[in-house]
Amino acid sequence: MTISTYAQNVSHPPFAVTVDLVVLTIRESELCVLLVQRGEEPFSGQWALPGGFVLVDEDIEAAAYRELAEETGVSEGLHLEQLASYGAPDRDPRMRTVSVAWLALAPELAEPVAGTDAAHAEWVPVAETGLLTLAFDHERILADGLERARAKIEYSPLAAAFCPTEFTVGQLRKVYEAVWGHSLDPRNFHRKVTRTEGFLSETGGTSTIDGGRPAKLYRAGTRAMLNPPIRR
Amino acid sequence: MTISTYAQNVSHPPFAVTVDLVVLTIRESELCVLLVQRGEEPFSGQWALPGGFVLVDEDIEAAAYRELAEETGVSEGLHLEQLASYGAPDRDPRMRTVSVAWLALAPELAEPVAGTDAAHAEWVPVAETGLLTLAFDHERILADGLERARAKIEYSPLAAAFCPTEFTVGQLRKVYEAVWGHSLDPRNFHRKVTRTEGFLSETGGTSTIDGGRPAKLYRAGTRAMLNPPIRR
DNA sequence: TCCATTTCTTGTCAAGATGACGATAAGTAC
DNA sequence: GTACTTATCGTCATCTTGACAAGAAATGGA
Repeated sequence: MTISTYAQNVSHPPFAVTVDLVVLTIRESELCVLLVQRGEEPFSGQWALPGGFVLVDEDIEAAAYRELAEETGVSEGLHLEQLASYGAPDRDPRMRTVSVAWLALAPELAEPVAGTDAAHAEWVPVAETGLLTLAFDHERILADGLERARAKIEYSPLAAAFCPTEFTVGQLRKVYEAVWGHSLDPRNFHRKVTRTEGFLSETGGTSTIDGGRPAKLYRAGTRAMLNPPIRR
Repeated sequence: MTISTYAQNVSHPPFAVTVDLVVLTIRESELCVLLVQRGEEPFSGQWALPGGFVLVDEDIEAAAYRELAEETGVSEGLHLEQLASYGAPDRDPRMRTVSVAWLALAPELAEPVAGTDAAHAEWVPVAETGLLTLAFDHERILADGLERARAKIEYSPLAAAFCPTEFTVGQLRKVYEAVWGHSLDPRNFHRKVTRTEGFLSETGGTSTIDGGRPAKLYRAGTRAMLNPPIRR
């Protein structure tokens, strides 16, 4: 019995459910997304978002975490949130599929991308993805993920998810600049993030990693929402 | 072949996919949600969000629109956006199900709720839903829908979706007050919405429906985002 | 008719936030 | 030491907000 004939006979036709990941990081001040090169049909050889089937009895969020760990080699500390679901009837030529897409943000550390799958995985600068044709409806998913990230760092402390545990105001500013694609005034940015109660918490240490005067180190604060937001 | 035995034999186990709707409206200055009383097991007799199975070859968004039209009797003009998906393995005791939840906003007109399903549908004030136990994981879905609505009217023109085509500033303010659950200064609110370029467009007409001095009528403007937002 | 009441609309003013940018601090490289 | 870098603080005009006064324009009742 194939899936399609099976589907005719029940009130709740069977779907395959997958998770797809938009994993973003910042490398050399550039916003990058994790892409894999597909090794099999359909779309063999094309770039795609990492992802896979949800297992029987596996929570969809657990599936997203599992794929994330498999693809990045990092199993915790990454921010992961649900993005949206995509379920056009023809989005996968093989079968009726609904994909639950997730947005993950990783600090730069996440260098070693050891694909458990044979597939070749790579960090691709977002600016260059416009030239690529992604498999399935992954171009839309990526666009939605980028828009979510751009919107969310405005009014949440999420940008810190791109940074190591301790970071300087300058590093945080470079995150905003990479995600938004334009520069910000260092002095006004500094005033905004340091004067917003609960946004950052000082660690006491300093860093000279970027040269110049030593910068104070901060950790992400406890505040969940920024009001008023950081303006693009 | 049952679903569960079928699932053992393929790399992509079959799921049932449903859509569930959080349909909000405002009645007598109160935020209300559309709930149906379940007529069958599981959770027979309990309140639930309206929804149903996605059909074979039906787009998930089309399924949401179909259910929305079936439950409200209104087939267009309503705002509908995807909320999130819920896929815990045990969320439906009958089978493995993933539900794609949608948020819909309706103007008050939508009185006649003629359930095509035998199920009894009713507008329930959101303030009273805390006393109810909803079926499945619908309490969480409702909570997520409310949070989305509360957050989104802040920086988008979405509140107008609760109003008829033409409305007064006072009516719009009552929407914000109902959704946020507290009152706003009429004068500052008036200044904010009328001085924000592109948010409202004057129709030329006036209305005395709420008593007092006649109020100018407006239509929703063309602007998609508010920056700075309307503050809660 | 006059008046109280209602809601709408404009305006004022102090406090807070933003954007542009000057100036100083405190490191590193030579 | 000098040049260069980045960090941090400060100034100031402009914009936005929150609190609230006051007038405009309808309704209903004495």
